[in-house]
Amino acid sequence: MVRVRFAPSPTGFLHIGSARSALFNWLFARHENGKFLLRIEDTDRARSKDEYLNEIMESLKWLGMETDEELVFQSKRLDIYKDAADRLINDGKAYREGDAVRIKKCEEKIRVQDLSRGEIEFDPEILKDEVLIKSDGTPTYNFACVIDDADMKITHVIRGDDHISNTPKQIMIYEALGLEVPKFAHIPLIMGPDGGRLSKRHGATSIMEYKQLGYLSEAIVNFLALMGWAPGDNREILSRSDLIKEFSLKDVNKTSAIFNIDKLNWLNGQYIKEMDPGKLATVVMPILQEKNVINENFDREKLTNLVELYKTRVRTLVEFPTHLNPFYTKNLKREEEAVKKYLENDETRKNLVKWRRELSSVDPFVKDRIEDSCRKTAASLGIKPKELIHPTRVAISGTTTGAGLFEMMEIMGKETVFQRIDEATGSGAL
RNA sequence: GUCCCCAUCGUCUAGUCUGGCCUAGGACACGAGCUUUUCAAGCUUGCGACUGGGGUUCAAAUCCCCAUGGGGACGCCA
Repeated sequence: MVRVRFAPSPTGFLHIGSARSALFNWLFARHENGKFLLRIEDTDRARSKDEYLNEIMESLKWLGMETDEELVFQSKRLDIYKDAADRLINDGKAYREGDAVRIKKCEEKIRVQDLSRGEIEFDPEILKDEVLIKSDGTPTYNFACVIDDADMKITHVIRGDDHISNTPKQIMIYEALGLEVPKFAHIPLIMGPDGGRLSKRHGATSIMEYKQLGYLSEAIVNFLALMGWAPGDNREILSRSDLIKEFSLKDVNKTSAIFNIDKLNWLNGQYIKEMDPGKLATVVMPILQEKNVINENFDREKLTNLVELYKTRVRTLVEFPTHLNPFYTKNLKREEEAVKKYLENDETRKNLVKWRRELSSVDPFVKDRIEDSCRKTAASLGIKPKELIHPTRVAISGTTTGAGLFEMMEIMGKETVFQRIDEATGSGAL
């Protein structure tokens, strides 16, 4: 039975890089029908905070990586580490140095069979008598890590390749303790656009920030999986279940990947476009409420129609409020440039007034009927339909870009459309 | 400095293990076009890479060595 773990320390938010490590562990566990466990490495009491722990848990939940067993907290296991250290001292494999405990280094060459990289060899000279227990009684990272992985019966340690050099130290501890050494797989780190370690100066780094910025968790998961791994058949869009089905540690790249926000944006747009409109409306709703575009009383059907209309035009959820605002506001603001370009010509305004008059007999006020009316009116005026379409779009939405005019008019409704055409042409009702 | 890892388009990658099917495939981004009611989306298309040098071989992106470049680790942090 495969058992893997993700072991964050609650000294910061869950960032992109750690999330990717967690994801690879989770994918491997699910692919192998194994268990995915979580261990909180909170031995650094000063830097560990509940706030961070909560955020990490929330992030993992949002990403859909559910854990299979109870959380393990290192801070609750301090006695266990001390006992293990005492055992080593009794066996003559470790010694005290003041209040601290050090292991006696091993003399043989250490070989690691890395599941993604093959054999890695370490010269024993790099080893020294590593500290196991610090003077304050808490264990060092490498010691606690080994004890816990053994207790949790972890079969595969999948972690960032910045841990490669910890591996020989940990193997030395496993062997001193007479414990079975798990399999290791080191995965490359994610870099910033400048090739250096991904950090805040490259933009958002925490998972929750991405949620805040309007990304879908499916898109983030898909994107993260594609950083350092590929299914091998040119597919780019893979659901969680596709990923679980195809994931394999030996296909994980050895090279570090540079975080490419353009591709994330594209992927997110793809997911938004393919999402069920009802579901999309549900996730967009709170964002609209937050921006005061809608309040508690809103027409669910209208919202669903609107997200459907704009879903190919956005790459992140937070772009919806700007697009949808004209359909809800009582007080439409029109872009100066747009007005200047399409609504300042007297002839145009007269034509709009005429069309508006024709429109009053259009019933039901639906896109096909509106279009029909538009084309007929344009023909009778001897102008092209677009000479009515563009000015009207500005009149009702305030901008030159956006969805198809007739769909917009249908959703907006006759009353609002008329009111805005009147506003824009300076003519009162009739 | 020492040790470890890595090296295909600007970026993410397929191909490398098991040399020939690779005049190196796909995706993002960018350019052009189609469509057209603007903007998107979609479709077609263009641009664009095997780090360098030595081997091995009939044949190398693929195997070996060296160089160079990038990354990581060298804590009583995790």
